[in-house]
Amino acid sequence: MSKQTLPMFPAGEGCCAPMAREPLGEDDAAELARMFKALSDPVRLRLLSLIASHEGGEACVCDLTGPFDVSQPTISHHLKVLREAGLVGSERRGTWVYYWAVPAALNRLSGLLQAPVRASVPARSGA
Amino acid sequence: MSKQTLPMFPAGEGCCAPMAREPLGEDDAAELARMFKALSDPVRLRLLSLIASHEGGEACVCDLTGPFDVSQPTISHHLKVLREAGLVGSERRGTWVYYWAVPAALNRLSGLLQAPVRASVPARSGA
DNA sequence: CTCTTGTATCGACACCTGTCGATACAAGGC
DNA sequence: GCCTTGTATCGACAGGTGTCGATACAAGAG
Repeated sequence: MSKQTLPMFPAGEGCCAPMAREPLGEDDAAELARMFKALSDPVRLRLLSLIASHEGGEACVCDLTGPFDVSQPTISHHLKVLREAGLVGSERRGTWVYYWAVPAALNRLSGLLQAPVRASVPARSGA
Repeated sequence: MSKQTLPMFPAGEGCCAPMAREPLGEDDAAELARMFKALSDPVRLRLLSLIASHEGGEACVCDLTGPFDVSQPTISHHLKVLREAGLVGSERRGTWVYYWAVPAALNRLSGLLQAPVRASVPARSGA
């Protein structure tokens, strides 16, 4: 049962073993790559940070189109990509649609990237 | 390039504020997106985990071509992408070229993705 | 109902990416 | 010197991605 069973985790505690501990399997790598791909665009990264840092933890699309130079359909497209990657959730409430970040997904990626302390390999840093 | 002054950080402590704390600036988003893009491919993700989890913290390219179904030039290409993103370093030692993960880069991304504990937003209803 | 505003989808385009085989370069053994 | 092995680069190709304008859908106001 190495799959995650908890819906949410305390911040700072990843759900999964850091990738530095053991090599990723093909399936895990494929799924994680899809999530990272959603983060691989500057607009999406800013959208996600805008949503996650918005008061109340969620933001209306109307709050998200202003800060960018791209068109409204493009914003909508990027939000869809983030949603399909499982990084944000969304819900229509009356006229507006609200988006929020999914902490479990972010913490999963965060935990995966945590590098271990390697006291035994000091000189390798940098170039 | 080097906005950060510290070359390395203790594992588990990101160098930057989580993106959920404040919106990313355009420049930061562009740089981070480049790093995430390097992680957005299953082969590269497995390569990185293979390198990071390898004994001694580094791996020869000869250790990396075996586990994959893709050709040697493709592996070389992916390693170059990881290196140009600052996620791994490399060095030729004699006949072989060795790669290692860059902990500072991984921890930077890890810290960025840490979701805060939002006790005030438990389910989608209250808000 | 019609009109207006907020959001999503569609179709098209230029550009980027992952992959390969062929080939070049690097280093050591002979 | 030449040959072998390890790694990188090149050139080309199919497929994917970000962007737009046009348009469709959703919901409230009048």
